[in-house]
Amino acid sequence: MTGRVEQAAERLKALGHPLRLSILRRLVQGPEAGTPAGELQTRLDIPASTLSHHLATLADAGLVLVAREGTTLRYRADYGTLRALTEYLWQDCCAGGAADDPQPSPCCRRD
Amino acid sequence: MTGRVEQAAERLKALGHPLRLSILRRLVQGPEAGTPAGELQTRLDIPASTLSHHLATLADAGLVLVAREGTTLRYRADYGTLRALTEYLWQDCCAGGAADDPQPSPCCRRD
DNA sequence: GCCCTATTTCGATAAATCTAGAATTAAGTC
DNA sequence: GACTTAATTCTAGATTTATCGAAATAGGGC
Repeated sequence: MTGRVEQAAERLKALGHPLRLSILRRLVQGPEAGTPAGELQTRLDIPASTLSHHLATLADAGLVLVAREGTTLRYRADYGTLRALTEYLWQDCCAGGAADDPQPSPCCRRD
Repeated sequence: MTGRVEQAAERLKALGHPLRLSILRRLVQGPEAGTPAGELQTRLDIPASTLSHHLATLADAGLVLVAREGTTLRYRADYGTLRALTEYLWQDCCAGGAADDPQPSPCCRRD
């Protein structure tokens, strides 16, 4: 019985670490099929166990997906969750909270 | 010399707590002039010291502003910061990261 | 000045998080 | 089976966070 606020908070918390935010950015910029953990480790230059810990945090929060390909694990961003989180943040925290005051999402505004 | 990623992470982390996210939502829904800390305390039914701690966290992150009015302190959301954070999250994590990359993000696909 | 209310700061404790080396699992190859 | 590579899980120590009662501060009134 995890409420909407609790779930959003968990996801925001998962994003609230420089390393994890950097990881996510790399995944977003990487190929759609996913980025191998080893490649992330090389790029970020951190111990494998540390990286694995952060990847698990992101995965537990539902922000990234993982798929095995032989001996390598490919991680990729879960855009559905990310989009939902961003829109939640926008609507409930930036746009006055009221659902009857629909403001366009940041992605749709071209100013 | 706090980088962009670090600052965003700090703010996301500040939002990554159910109580703080609830506080912010109340501020957003409350009057523009701000909501007294005491009112938040009554509504959320938590000790004043606990509330004060979380308000300080939000204020340190630049997500809320405070103004004294007699003996009461009125807190209000800082929409500038909130909007910047949401847009950062959208552009860098949902929309492929590169600002010079005009490709539509997977987030915007309505399928 | 002395109160009263509103809120923060202090202090202490419990719990969670971060980091990373060492050991382990998983999958493939010979 | 033995070996190699990829990545995770185990384990432990250091740091940070969360909670909240008690004490302190700030700003009025009387």
